[in-house]
Amino acid sequence: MIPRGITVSLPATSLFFPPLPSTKPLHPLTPPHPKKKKSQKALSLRLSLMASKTLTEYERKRLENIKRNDEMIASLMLQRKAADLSSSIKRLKPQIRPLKRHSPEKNNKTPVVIRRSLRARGIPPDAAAKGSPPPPSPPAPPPPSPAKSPSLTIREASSNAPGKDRRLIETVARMCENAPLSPPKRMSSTDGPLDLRSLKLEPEHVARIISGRIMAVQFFPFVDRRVVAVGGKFGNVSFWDVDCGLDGGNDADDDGVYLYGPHTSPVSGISIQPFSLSKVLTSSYDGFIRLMDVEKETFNMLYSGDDAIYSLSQRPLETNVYFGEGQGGLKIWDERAGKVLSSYSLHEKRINTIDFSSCNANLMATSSTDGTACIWDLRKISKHRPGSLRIHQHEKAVHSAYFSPSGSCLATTSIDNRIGILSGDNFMDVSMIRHDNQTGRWLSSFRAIWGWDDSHVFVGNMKRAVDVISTVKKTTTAMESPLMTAIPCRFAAHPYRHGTLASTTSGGQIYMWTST
DNA sequence: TGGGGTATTATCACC
DNA sequence: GGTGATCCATACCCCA
Repeated sequence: MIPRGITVSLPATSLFFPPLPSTKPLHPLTPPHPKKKKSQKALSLRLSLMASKTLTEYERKRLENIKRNDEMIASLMLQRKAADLSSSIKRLKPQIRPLKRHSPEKNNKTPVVIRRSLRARGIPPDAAAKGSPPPPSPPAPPPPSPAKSPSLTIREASSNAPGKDRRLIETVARMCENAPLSPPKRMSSTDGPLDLRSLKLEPEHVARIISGRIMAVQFFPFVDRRVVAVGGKFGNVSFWDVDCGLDGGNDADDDGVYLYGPHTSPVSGISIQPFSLSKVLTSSYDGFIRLMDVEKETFNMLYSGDDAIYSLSQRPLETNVYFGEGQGGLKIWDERAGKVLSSYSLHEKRINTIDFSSCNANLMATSSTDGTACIWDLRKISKHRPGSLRIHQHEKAVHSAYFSPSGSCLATTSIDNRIGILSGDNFMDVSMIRHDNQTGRWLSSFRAIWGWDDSHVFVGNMKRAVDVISTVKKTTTAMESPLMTAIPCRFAAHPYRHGTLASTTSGGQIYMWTST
């Protein structure tokens, strides 16, 4: 039985090509053209519990972080009191450093339509379920003008009503308290396979939360809450707390959407580490990497360069930042030292994605407009002769290369209308799947992401659907909904809630599919 | 061979 | 429902 609001195209079409013989030697190989708060009581309880067993690296890092956060909060309480005191002074004299606000003209022309739930707007869900698109929300103020100032407070970057930011800050703080001491668990065989037909799109899970094209999307790794972060074309970053209604006491204006403008150019990447939930990293074509620290209430600059940053990632259990800069460059930013640790030229053209294997954090996958997806062993990578472990050649630009949840497979997406599934020893078994990836100029390129196990990848469909490719059955199935009125381009899978999938469009919408 | 020009594509605001 | 504007991607063609 197919749930309401979803149409599944059956029978599925087998579109797999036979595995291709690899034409590239395994190793060593050089790329084609290398130039390229918690109370003290609770904390001590947690520590004593942890002392009773051997700590894993992950747990150790989490405890360190909690400890650091507590110290920080203690100091912040003092700072807050000082700030309260000085605020009365600020009202009497002008700001010493006024925030530069120079929003692009087009931003004023295209005001963001802040999401209002159907319930809040007094519209019965049935109306939307019948296929009629949600009525346009009243125009909201234009997105915040991004500032080039290295130091920026959350309030300065915010375009939310005064006081609204506090809700997001409090939510994140609460989630940090309940953060698990284990990393996201991938689906085990005992969980059983996810029934894709159980995925459905409800009217309250459709929202337009940003103006313009969504370039990047990421879930906060919260166990009990669905909060998604998106980065937009105008340098804006928006958060959607889908479960904000669970808190109770919220007024009708609390739509769970929080909008900020930390960048001046498109946001290319978002990274949130599970052991450091209050820190959100964003990268942009403006050459900046910003760190949104929810506890410090800042949006400070971490790194700035002359070249555009096209991709951003972090290794599991590590605070260093890996980012793709300029034409094929990869840099590693040492967060503790506050400087660039290493710089490599890995590709001929821009690096579109960087990803790390969950089973071996030394394995890094990159995808590039130069037509290749490469797997690198970070232990063997050198500045002068960066040699990749594996090169997967496409005919045209490659827009993503992501490791599967187990780390044993890699999915690549290229505008040559193929999706590659690499598996087996040294990723030498290759299946090429035909898929229309011609998004053109006005849409973000498609990037196939893995679901919650190694059996499915999700990718956009030019007919306003989500294509689900089974790597086992070698079939492609389209998930459709009348609520989906635009083409989904970029996706994120909730790390803890299996079956919760965020799909985003070039019109600023999010469609959040959920499993019942 | 490299740089410049152009075609392609979807979405949204406005009429 | 039609139309114009968008313009931060890419491939391809042509010409110097």
